[in-house]
Amino acid sequence: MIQVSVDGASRSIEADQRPTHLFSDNKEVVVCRINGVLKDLWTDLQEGDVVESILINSPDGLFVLRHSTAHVMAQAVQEVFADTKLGIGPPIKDGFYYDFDPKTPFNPDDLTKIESVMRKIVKDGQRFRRRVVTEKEALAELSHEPYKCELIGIKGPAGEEASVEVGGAELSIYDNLGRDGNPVWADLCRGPHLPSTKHIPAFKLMRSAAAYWRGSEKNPMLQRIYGTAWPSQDELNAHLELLAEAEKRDHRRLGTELDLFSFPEEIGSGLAVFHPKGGIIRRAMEDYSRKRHEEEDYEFVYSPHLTKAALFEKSGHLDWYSEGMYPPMIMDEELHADGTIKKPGQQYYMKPMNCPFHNLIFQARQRSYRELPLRLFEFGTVYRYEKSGVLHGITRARGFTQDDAHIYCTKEQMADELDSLLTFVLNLLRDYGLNDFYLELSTKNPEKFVGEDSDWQEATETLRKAAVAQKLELVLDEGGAAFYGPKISVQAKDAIGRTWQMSTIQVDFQLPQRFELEYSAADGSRQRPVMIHRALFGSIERFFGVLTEHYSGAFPPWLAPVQAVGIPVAEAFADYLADVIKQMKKAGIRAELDASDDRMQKKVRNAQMQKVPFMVIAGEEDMAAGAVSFRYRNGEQKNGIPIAQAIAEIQKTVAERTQV
RNA sequence: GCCUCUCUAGCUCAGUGGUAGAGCAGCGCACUUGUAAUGCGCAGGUCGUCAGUUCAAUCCUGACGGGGGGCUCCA
Repeated sequence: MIQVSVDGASRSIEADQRPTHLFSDNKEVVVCRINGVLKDLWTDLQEGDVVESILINSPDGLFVLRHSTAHVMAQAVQEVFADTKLGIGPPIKDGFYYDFDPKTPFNPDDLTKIESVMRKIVKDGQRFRRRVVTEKEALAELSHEPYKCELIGIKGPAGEEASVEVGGAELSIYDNLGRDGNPVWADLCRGPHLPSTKHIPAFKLMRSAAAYWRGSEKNPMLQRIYGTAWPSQDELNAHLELLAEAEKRDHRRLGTELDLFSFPEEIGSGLAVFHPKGGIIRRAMEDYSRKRHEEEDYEFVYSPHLTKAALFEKSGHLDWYSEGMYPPMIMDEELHADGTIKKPGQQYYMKPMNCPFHNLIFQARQRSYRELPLRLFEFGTVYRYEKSGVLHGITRARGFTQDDAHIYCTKEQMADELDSLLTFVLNLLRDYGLNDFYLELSTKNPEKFVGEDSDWQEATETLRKAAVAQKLELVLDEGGAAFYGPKISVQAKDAIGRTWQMSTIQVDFQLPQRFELEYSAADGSRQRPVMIHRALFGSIERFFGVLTEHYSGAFPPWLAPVQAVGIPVAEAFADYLADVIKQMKKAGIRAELDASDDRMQKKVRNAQMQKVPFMVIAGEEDMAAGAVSFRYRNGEQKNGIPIAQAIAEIQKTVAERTQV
């Protein structure tokens, strides 16, 4: 008999009792902590051990569930495709993946096959048995698994991507034991695992894709299969529904359905055109942003989309950003008959950033400290040659417009400026309907930076203070800053909980130097200003896409392309309603009359699918009363509203930017 | 950029080695009095582009282009 502590209670148990016996009455317990370390339920117990049960639906439990499911998948893959080599297979958010090197890449039918073999393995109830091995034994046993052998070679304290395979003090192999107790499959793994495969309640393979071995472009491509695993079928279903919901509100789909924008092939990938309805939304977004920037004392500037190379040589972009730029256009070059250059041409580039132009505006004349902070704002359209594989609708494009501003201020003004800027940013985002934020502070990368340590420290500290003052969660992105200065970014969560990086606020130590920016201080000396880059939407297109998904296309009235659509109950009331719509238009409401031959039910359906916030309906009763009826997008209705009151209600929601 | 899947009418998608179909949208006509699809008819595609294989290609192969999912990167 030995004494152990089980979930806080001291117990004396037989020495051969294991946690799986102690918790046998609760099927939800799938793993445990022994003396604070996550362990299998089959682990031998020692005198004095402190054992805590871990439920399957806890973060640790889910981690183990998903990791074990990844193992089952690997086993199934090797059963179906015997020659497949194993990479790594960690748990991730909502699921897991496993990387394989198969003879031929997987196709969707293969996933179905693999999944059905997995179900068989789960039904089999194979036990996961841990076995500690030496490096030599592991290399011998896994000689046919080159990737695993490589991992054994790099086994270290915290090899991150390899941490579920190796890592920790010892190497271990997990055997899957069949019904007869004999091993049927084995994998190098640190563990821990579920007691047996039958503890996997619900899973599904999602997709196959490629991934570089150990995440580097230089390494070979492996085939990755993603899956998801949950403590119950209901939770799996809920997860699948969430994915379906995300797909329904995908801005690329809604962009077509609501006729907002498109990507004509003739223009090129990543280059969008906005249709009239998308144009209205975009203009409403820009107009409000412009108004708020005016109130915050920004000055509006414009700059061309093209520039000679000299500007980006001066800014340094051609040194460190040329890969992200479209290649130059060469103008006025003259050649000899043999093709050699007689007169070199002038190189012009599309601009990937606006800052150098704003610096030239700053420099256009002598600046005084009295002008600072000087805030130059531009809806600046930039072009970046993004790798084709990263393009994603309007949120990741090759041509886009930043709501870009550069603030030039004194060192002493920096703290106040950053503080008020952050408040401005967050309030503006809230005005657009986003309410759930956290902040990320990216600090110096000690390997790659320009500027003085003391400046970095001061700027980082100032950013941190500004962030803390917002009382939002602050995440540290250690070493994540660009080489020219620290930054804060605002991460916003949308209506279904996804996180988007929105605004960035970045201190720059490099450009003021490269451009030799100066102002005259009160004492007559020349001083270098501090430069702050900031974009609130990031890009208008991206923000447009995020809002589209956030609202699922049902924009609040102030952004909706059509705010009200008039639907007569029958043709006889069309004239009456036409007059009402006319009054609404006169009152500044984007209203239309549906005068088509469709029946009213069909018109309601059309307006519903176009997600129009106000359906203005009129029939006999309304006409007699000089009123209209509203139908809202949620199906609710309000009848007999006097015309003036109806107009006032719409105007109010628009003015207050509320959702209906 | 890399891996993989994919491209048929404006949209969503069937389909076949012998040059094509549906629903919705569009157009026309008729119909239509209370909150998510009235009926009938018409029109619409050199099946992404270019090559190759074949007696014959939308279908098979290749290259290129567009799109999706990932990796890597990022506003």
